[in-house]
Amino acid sequence: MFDSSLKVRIPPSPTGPLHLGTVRTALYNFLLAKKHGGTFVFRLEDTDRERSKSEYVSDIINGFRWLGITWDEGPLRQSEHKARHQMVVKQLIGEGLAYECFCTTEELNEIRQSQRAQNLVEGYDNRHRGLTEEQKKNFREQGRKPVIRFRLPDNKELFWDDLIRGRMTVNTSDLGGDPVIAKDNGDVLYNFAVVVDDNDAGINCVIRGEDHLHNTAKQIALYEGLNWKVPKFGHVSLILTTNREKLSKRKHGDIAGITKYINEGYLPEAIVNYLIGMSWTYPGDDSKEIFTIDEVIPIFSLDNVSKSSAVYDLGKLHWFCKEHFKLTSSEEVLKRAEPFLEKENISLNEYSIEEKLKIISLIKDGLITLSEIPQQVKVFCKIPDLSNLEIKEKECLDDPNAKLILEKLKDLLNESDSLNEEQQVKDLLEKLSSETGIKKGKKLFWPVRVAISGTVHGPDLTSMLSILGLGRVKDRIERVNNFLMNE
RNA sequence: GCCCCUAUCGUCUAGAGGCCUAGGACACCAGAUUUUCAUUUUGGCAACACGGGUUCGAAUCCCGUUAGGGGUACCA
Repeated sequence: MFDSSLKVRIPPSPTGPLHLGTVRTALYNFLLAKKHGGTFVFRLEDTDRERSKSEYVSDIINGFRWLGITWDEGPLRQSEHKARHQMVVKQLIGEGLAYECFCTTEELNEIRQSQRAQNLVEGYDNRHRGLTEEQKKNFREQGRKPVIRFRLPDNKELFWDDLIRGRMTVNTSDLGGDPVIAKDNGDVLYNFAVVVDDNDAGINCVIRGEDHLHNTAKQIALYEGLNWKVPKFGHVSLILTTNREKLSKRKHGDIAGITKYINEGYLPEAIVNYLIGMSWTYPGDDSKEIFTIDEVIPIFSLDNVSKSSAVYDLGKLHWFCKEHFKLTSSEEVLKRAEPFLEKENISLNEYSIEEKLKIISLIKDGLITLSEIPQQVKVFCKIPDLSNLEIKEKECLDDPNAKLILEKLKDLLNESDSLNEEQQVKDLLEKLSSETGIKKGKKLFWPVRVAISGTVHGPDLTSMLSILGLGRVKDRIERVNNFLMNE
C-alpha cells in the first residue's frame, strides 16, 4: 500500500499547548512514515494571527522533543506561504471557482435561522455566486469588504476510501454552503491553506482526527477544483474524557496538555506507549501491552487502529508508568531524577554511586512519576522530625515496648562494628528479637522503622539499614532515645 | 435542527459466520508471599445496546431503533 514515497505530516496550530490528541495523531503519522521509510513533515498551522502565540510554538516543539517524536522536514510555517496562498486564491477566482461574497454577519445569521426553521442544513445559501460587477460596486460603495468563497459543485457525492474507516461519502449539499477561503482582510482560512500547503509539500497521506471528517470533504472538493492529486486520508477516533466528551484543554484543564506530564516527571516512554496502545493493538496472540516506539515501527499498521473513540484513563496510564519504570535501569532513573531531587533540595551526594543506585533500585518498582522520588529517598539523607509525626507513627513510638526495643537496639549497635552487609543487619535484628523477647513482625520492626525514617512505610528495612550504615543508624537511634526520654 | 462517525466487561480492547459456555489488559474484590507500603503471585467479579431479517448456524452480514461522539465559523 505504501512505500518510501509516503509523505505524511502533523500540523498543530499554536493556539494552545500541545494536546494529547495531537500527540497521538503525530505518533501514528510518525510510525507510518518510519515503517515505510517515508517522510514526516512538521508544520505550524499559524494562519490565525490573533490566536497563534510563540509560547505555544515552543511548548509544542518541546513536547515533541520530550516524547522523542522527530520529523524529517520542518518546522514549516503556514504563515510563510502567504504569497503562494494569495496566488492560488487569484487563480481560483480567475477560473470562476471562487468568488467574492459581501454578506454581513447579520445576513449570514438570518440565513442560518431560516434554514434551521425549515429543518435544512445550516450554512450559507451561496447567494452571491453570480454577482454582477454593478452589484459588487454597490456593495463596495456601502463600505462592505468581501470574503472569498470557494464554489462547491452542486449536489455532488464526494467520497474517499478512508484508511481507517473505509468508504466515506459526503454530499456537497450537506457542507453548509460555499466555504470561505479568505477573510475580508485577505487572510486565508484553514481549509484552504491546508490544501495548498499539503499539496506544495507533496503530502500524499493525511492521518488526522475524525473531527475533520467534514473538512476532508471540503478539501477534496478543493483538490478536485484545482486539479491536484488528492492524498489518501485516514481519520483516527477522538480521545474522550470519563464523561465522554472530546478531551479538551478548555474543559478538562491540565490533563489534556503535555506540560503537566513533563513537569510531574512522567516517563515519556509510558505516555507514548499508552497513547499508541489506546486505539492500536499489538498484533499477534501474545496481546503485548508494554512496548517501545521502536518495537512498534516495523509492525505498525493502520489496519489495527480502532474506529471507535477511547476514554482517557489516567489509572491505566499510571500502570504503564509503573511498568516502564521497571524497564528503566537505575542509572537512567537516577539521571532523570536529578532535577526533581534538586528542586526538593534533596541530595544523595554523601553516598557513593553504587549506594545511590542501590537506593534507586529499592524504590524504583512502585514508581509512577519521577517527582515521587525525592519523598521516597528523603529517608537516606534527612533525619526524621520526631516532634512532627503522624498519629499512627506517634502511637508506634508511644508503645511501651518501643522504648525497650530502641534501648536494646542502641546497646546492640554499640557492640557492632559494621552494618554494611545485609547479613549483618539480619543478625542484628535477629538478636534484637531474641533479647527483647518480641517476635519478628510489626511489633518489633515498626518502632525501628519509625525511629529511622519517621514513617511506617518505606523500603525494605534490612536494605535501608545496610545502606544507611552503622554511623547514621546509631545517630538516629540515639536521637530517638533522647527524644523519648525528654518527652 | 441538519450532516457524518461509532457501538463487546466500569475502562482500553481481541474477535472479519461455526474455534465463543466471548479471550487479554487496567481498575475493583478475595487469598498467598513480604516486618510496612510497593513489588510478586493465585483466584474472582464483569460485556456482545435493542428489534427485525439473511443463514443449518451471527458478537461477526443487512435493515431499523436507541445511545454516545463529532461537525455545522471571516477557529484550527
